[in-house]
Amino acid sequence: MTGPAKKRTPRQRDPERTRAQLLDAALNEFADHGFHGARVDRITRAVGCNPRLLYHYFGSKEKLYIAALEHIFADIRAQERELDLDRQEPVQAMRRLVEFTFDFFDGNPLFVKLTRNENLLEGRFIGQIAAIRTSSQPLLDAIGAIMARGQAQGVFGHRYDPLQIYVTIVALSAHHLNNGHTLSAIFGIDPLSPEWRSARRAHSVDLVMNALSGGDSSHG
Amino acid sequence: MTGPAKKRTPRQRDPERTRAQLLDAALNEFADHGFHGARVDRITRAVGCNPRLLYHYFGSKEKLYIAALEHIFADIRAQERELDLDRQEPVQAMRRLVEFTFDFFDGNPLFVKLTRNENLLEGRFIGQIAAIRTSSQPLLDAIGAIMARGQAQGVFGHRYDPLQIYVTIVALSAHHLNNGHTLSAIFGIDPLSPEWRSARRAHSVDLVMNALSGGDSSHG
DNA sequence: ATGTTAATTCATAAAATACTTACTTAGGGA
DNA sequence: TCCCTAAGTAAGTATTTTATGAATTAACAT
Repeated sequence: MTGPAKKRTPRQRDPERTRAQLLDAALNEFADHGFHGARVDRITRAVGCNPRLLYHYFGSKEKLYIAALEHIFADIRAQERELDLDRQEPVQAMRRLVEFTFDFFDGNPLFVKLTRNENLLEGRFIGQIAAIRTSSQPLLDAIGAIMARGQAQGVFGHRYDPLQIYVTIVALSAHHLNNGHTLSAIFGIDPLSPEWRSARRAHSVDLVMNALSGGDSSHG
Repeated sequence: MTGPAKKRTPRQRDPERTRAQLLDAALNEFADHGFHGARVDRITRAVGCNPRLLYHYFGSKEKLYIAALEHIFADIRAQERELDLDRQEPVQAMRRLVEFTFDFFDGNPLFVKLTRNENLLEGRFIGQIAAIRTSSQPLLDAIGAIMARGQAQGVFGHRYDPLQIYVTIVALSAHHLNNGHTLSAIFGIDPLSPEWRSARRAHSVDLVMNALSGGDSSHG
């Protein structure tokens, strides 16, 4: 009895639910088709509400897109706070950073897809997102501190610019997700399968740890 | 005498040039806006020809997109053949591979952008491209051979799956190009500036070489 | 109850956009 | 020269898609 029959059963009034449903449907629609490929009609049909409601709550397709982007970035920031690197030994902390970052992208396909589309649009809207403005400096400082401690202890022979190494970790974690279909076509593999992702995770950790630990550490 | 000066001068007939111009304009339009964001009208206006000609030469927007994709991938394959790794020493060969790959992405923004869009479309068309089918196995074999030789010579302490290391090199080379605008918004840098690209290049080379050379090579 | 607010529906405007029909004309070969 | 083919033009149309004005009705405080 819950499913909406062909007959127009009046929609139960619940503004918060409706708004949330629209935002959720929009998130998926924009992720799957990009801004230009997304259809407001599909969004409202997915929710099962009248098209007019989308404009009632969000004003326009563009504002809805911005709201979706904002929503997912706020989500991201919340997850980021769970990472605590300062209390651990350098090797352990670095490994945890790579694993955390990898798992983050692996577990947030909507974020990956929306980000990709936003870059396709040349960042038209990302500047307007409030959650973005939160400084990322603490994370970079933490990374720098880990590398410094590691070098002092003699466990890290190489040191890199914190931002570069972080971009590297993100690149290792996200490239196969961002480019799964072209990689698949070119190499005949499936980078989106659980097996490949798992192998990729191990490789990423190994590579970063090896890149840090080598060098003239024996003379430290 | 035939009409007012307003009348446009008829386009000079040159089918090959017209076709090439349309393809070139399409390449840029699809790169800048993606398939859904691209406008056939903008393409024909960029060329300065009648919209009907686009359909005369390519049939549809979709076929034009596929033609553009095919064109750029053929271009890619041609460039790839310039890379010769077999004749060099392992360390030198590996460095050259990283530099070549980095410079390739750095120098082919259209390829980067079209690939990003194709992944957004979940690879709807890439399977139809002939140039893709060319085997990438020789490249992977070459990489495997380099690592084997390097390990035999004692210059490489670590070894990785050839495909994984290649995906890694591509990731290091392309991530900041694919995600320039979001990285810019989050970290307040400009990953697309010449300075940043140059720093990124050095970092990528260092990281890969260090990741390979470390390990139990102490016996020299 | 009752009046107010706003959530929801209905009907449709308005614009954008991919594509077409029908025509004109250049240019090369028979 | 003449005629045929294909390059190019002019002027649409059909459809999709975003968006809106105005009516309707549920929820809620008083």
